[in-house]
Amino acid sequence: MAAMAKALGHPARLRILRLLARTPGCIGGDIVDAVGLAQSTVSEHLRILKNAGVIEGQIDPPRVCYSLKLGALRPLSALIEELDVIRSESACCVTPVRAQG
Amino acid sequence: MAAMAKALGHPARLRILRLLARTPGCIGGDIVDAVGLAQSTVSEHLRILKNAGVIEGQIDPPRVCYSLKLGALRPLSALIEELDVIRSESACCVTPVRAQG
DNA sequence: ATCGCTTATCGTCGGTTACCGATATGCATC
DNA sequence: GATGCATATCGGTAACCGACGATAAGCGAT
Repeated sequence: MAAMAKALGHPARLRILRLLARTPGCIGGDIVDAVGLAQSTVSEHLRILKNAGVIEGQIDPPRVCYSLKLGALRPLSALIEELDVIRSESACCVTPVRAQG
Repeated sequence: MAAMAKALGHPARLRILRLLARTPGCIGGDIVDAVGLAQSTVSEHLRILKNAGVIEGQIDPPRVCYSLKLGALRPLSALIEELDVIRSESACCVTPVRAQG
């Protein structure tokens, strides 16, 4: 889970994801041009995203077609919502449940 | 934005956030016991989370009361949804919009 | 003013990450 | 089987991150 969040924790990878989301079809090596990094670096980022299960690559020789994995980020979204939906009634520092030595 | 995602990209920090979400009141140094790391390390994680704007600390001498910042993760949630809501109709590799030399 | 409690900061060390150029791989074509 | 294209992998370097112990800082109580 943390790995998935970590995958999003880099500007270049976010750019790649946004690019994949905005592109109707799918793009091959244009990602390299888009992010402005070396081909090997982009390939590494793609590998990280793929390992995190966020994207998937479909081979279409000689290129590889990358696309977002639908619903892959759902768990992360659920976690965020779980964190966000706190009862605001729970005021701060009312009854600190400290371990009472 | 990437910084916020990066803040979530560590098991210890996720544990802290979950802990803050589950705790009705707020806790002080119990976080240290909960995550099982050194006090300095936890303090560092708290600083990162605070810098990312995910949590906030309210001073209640001699301790500090940490709590989640309501709605702070909303932008990240929006981003994820933006990525998740892709038209699944957009098939892969139908018309790769490559730059045609 | 001193002590005790809690948190923040500092210095350091080891592991990981990001980046690059160069090179290897895989496949279709000729 | 050699060539060309797109991607993956390798080797190396610089920067960052995470962890720790030690130490400083802030404040209430004595």
